[in-house]
Amino acid sequence: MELKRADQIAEQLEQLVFKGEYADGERLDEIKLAEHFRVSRTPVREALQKLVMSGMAEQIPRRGVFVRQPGPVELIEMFETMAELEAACGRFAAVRMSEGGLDRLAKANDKCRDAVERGDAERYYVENEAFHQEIYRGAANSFLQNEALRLQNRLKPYRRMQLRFRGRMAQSLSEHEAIVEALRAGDTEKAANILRSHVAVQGEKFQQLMAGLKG
Amino acid sequence: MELKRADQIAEQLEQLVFKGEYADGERLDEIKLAEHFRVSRTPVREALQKLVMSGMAEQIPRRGVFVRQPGPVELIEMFETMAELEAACGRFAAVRMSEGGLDRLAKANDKCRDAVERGDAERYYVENEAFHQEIYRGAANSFLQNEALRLQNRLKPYRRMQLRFRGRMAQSLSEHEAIVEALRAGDTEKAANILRSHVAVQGEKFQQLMAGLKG
DNA sequence: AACAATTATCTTGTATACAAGATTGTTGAC
DNA sequence: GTCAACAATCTTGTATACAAGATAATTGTT
Repeated sequence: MELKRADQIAEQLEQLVFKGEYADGERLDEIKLAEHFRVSRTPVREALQKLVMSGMAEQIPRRGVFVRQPGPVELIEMFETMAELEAACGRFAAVRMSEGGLDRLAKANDKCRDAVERGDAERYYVENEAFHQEIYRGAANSFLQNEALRLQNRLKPYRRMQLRFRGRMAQSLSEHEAIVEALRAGDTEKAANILRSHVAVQGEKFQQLMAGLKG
Repeated sequence: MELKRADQIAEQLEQLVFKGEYADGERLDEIKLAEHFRVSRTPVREALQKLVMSGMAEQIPRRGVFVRQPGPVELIEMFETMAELEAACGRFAAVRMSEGGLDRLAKANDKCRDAVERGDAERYYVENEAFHQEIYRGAANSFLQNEALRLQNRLKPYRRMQLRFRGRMAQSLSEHEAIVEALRAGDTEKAANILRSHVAVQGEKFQQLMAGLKG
């Protein structure tokens, strides 16, 4: 099943906004975008609506749509929410995860460890994502899983930044170990708590996130 | 600032889907809807996209959009997720809620009690919603607040049903009292736990929800 | 009569044309 | 020179026209 042009444009625009190609408050000109993508305004408008719906842009009627890069406050809020979603996933996963799921999780964590040992931050970034997605899956709640995936996707660019900092990868990995253990033990509260603080932005991580915003 | 026609249509369509006017899997015909609303296909298409984004309909490329009424499984999943979101709000609210916020919460609960005493289920439904929204607000996290509001809105029709059952209103109210108390005391864990089980669908409530689905 | 293939029709997706509100620039009055 | 009102232009929102894929129907063959 082929994607329609509007969806392709939406994805590309999403990437552009993620990359910081557009400054906060910048207007997304339908006509310019239409020319750029060599299409009419119609698919561009559909794509813009998608961006608006996903919160990456704001629409002011009869004025246009403007990109909405999250500021420090909103970023913290999103990470806070992500932490709670992950805690919720962990809570369920501790009770519901199958033996196979636990195996997949362990395997995913092995790949994370591998990346750390090689000092490959880029690879850790990818494998870490997969690790967390196994937990979402383990919650055995498709709706919650989708919500978690949605927010994970939006926070993607900022997670990436944090890994650049010295010692972060190793610490993250050691937290993973504790998470796997708690899930294997079926300890709901422990799993939820570790995951919450694993994802939450506190102390050191706060400075790192803020530092990343300027670069 | 005036709404555009497409948004009005989106809202009306949303209401129609909520009311169960459309069966699950039914196709939303662009042309028929355009005729019905006395408008061209363009605003209808925009409205349909909104429905798809909010999860109330599914789009199959080159086939059309079809309404997606949640089945029992998805409903349970949504309630589970809602419970976790509310627990998260409670967790934050216990620490962050201002004196003014606590007052508003108490006032909202007074109105709930009033509705119970009058046996006015419809009014309780409204005031209960406001009560919970005060908690979302009290979490002092706009992003989380919006997520909670979004899901609360989607679950609206099903919450309404549950209140029809004998004793449910009184029990709900007594749980409210405990919630207010925990928040006032700043007891994060207690607030989170009570809210979770207050919202979650377990035991009796499960049967009630299922019963409501058939009517 | 049943099945396959081709054609007709219908529906979505995209392009273009038009309408209406918003912004900006100019002109005129004080 | 400044402010206000009007006009010109630009941009969004809606309507219509066209293109392409999907479904249904009809016809031909076995």
